[in-house]
Amino acid sequence: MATIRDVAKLAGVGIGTVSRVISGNGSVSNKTLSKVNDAMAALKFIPNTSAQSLSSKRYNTIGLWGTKSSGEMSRATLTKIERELQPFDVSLITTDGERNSVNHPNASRLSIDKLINKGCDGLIIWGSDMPEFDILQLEKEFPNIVLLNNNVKSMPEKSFAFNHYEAGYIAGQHLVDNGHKEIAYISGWFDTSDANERHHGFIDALNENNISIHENLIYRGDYTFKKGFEGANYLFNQEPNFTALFCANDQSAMSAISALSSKGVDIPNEVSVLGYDNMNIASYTNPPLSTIHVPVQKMAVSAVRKLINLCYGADLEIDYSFDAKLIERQSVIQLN
Amino acid sequence: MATIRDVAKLAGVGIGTVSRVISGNGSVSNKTLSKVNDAMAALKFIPNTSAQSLSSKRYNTIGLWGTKSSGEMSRATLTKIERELQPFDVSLITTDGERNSVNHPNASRLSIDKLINKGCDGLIIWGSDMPEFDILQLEKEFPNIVLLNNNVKSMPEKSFAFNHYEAGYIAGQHLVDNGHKEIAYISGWFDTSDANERHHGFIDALNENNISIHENLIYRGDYTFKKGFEGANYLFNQEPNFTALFCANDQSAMSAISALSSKGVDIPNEVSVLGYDNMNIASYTNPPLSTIHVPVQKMAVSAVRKLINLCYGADLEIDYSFDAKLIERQSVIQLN
DNA sequence: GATTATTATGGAACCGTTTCCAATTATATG
DNA sequence: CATATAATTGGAAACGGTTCCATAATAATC
Repeated sequence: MATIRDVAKLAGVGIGTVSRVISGNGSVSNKTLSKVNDAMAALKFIPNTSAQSLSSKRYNTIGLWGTKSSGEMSRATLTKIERELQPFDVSLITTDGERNSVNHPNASRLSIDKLINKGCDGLIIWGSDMPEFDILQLEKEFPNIVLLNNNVKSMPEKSFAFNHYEAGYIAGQHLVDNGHKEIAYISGWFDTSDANERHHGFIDALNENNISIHENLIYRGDYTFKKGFEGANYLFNQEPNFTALFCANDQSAMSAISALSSKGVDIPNEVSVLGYDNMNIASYTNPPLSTIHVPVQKMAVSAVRKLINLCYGADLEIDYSFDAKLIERQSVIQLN
Repeated sequence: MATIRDVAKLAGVGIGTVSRVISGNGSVSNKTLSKVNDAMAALKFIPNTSAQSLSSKRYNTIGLWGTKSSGEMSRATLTKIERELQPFDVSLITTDGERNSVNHPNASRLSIDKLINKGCDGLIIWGSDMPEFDILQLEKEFPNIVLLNNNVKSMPEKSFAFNHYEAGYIAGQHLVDNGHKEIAYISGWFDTSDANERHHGFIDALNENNISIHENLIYRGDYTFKKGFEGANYLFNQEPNFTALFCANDQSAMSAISALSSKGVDIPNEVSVLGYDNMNIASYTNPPLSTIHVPVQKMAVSAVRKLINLCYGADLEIDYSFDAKLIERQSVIQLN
């Protein structure tokens, strides 16, 4: 591989000049410019990234930190992020982060430091698995961070979060509005703040309408097709006279519909089903799934843009409002 | 951030010694070892990756090259790959590669060179978008490559591919075996070799059983839920008396089932549906989807392992046989 | 205890860029 | 035309590691 010195020699200029041509800042006369460009082309010169990073401290890379328990970021969202990064020629490194634990009270910070040292100009912290205290500390030492799906009050500029409480509430209210009183519920894990917010919003909406949900009509799922399927079967055996089912995400809603349908339950006429997320799949279940739209991609895009602004001094426009929206399709009906 | 010289000074040793401690090769006495370790801990020293790469020419990174038209690699597969890499402490960079075109006859090679120069020890070339000639050339200059979902005869050790012809054939044969004669088909794009192989295998199986498929019973889809849905509606309007439907992937099969079901078609009693891929979702459609299992993840894992062997002199075991397998669930029935 | 083989150690040189400063050349001004 | 100003240019030094070689310390051998 040709180096900058080879280019300089061939073009008959100094290495500084070549460097100026590469980076485009610093002035270079037209004559020189074309000499250098020719030489670069002739030698198929491509600058060595490690050397560039080492000397400039700019890595053209940003890191995505998240743990398994924040759930996997979908491929589509990931692609959106990469696409946002592409024009700036920066790439993305993803990691399986670690959560703090009794044995490793510093695990998350350590895995972040590792990521930073791998060479990141900035970091997207995905989910709420890092304690707020640690985030604050991190931000002091390494300000180029952005929080996705997490909200730290003292960092409003860097927080990109969705009001899951409100969304859960809307979900509950929607079922109530349609006259449902016997309501079943397939939850997700409860170890993230979104899950808890969504849960409380949903429950509060019911309670405020004087509806309580029986213990045995709650099934603790994990967002997978599998648990949605099993959950629906469990609920069906438990208490087959609920008229509505809320699922913590669309995947489990889809498989719950399949499970119930195959038991002969008519969806939505016997049981209404409400999902959460509004993924692609939701339009193509049978019947099409009513659900709560969560603008994950919009949030992700805003978060990256903010990060680009922070890291590279750009001035991209950023959106901070992400509202819960009910998408009515055909899986929820008005009870007569 | 502390450097190796800071550590050396604090520990009262030379920089070479610190380097030896970091890398673990070269001999260091126990006394010195612990002095250095203490110093590293005290300074929270983490070696700078760019500097390491620059001087050692080892990047601890591998690249994944693929184009949009190879289709997106699923998040699950990506995660599998990352997990395989993790024990070796190497990370993954993904890119949107470019295909050659008339205007840019060298586009793919250029985007690969860019990736290499970004700092990759090896490359996974995903799909069959790079002309064989270019691959051969590349392999000569940069031997640490592995082909996923592509088969170059002269590189059997580095090719990890699936026999889509055979799989398509099995699909066709299965429908025929079950007595179906009027068969509809929602294809994918035809711009990749897998798609073509699958197509021909499927068609050949029918032809060899003296069944031909009407032009208007073929719908050209694109593997999305959307096209599966639209395709099923189209076919239904076209010629509503087919008894079986083959879909080029499970997603379109799922939405095709929904489309037909919502028109009152009884699946599988009136129309059998056969998918392709055996994704998670296939177990949770209603009825559960019969499909062809494609061991993408197994292939991906083998490919990375081979690459690790190539790049880092490891000796991981590698699998080269990936067989098509019919998964019979409940969406295909025997015609009376 | 002298000699030899082995293990440890320090540090200069190098990897391929960027950055900065001093020096040179071109342009503008009066 | 002399002078002030601005635009170019070359190259040393620095970035933070690894590697290699010469040297020192230790262990093994006779």
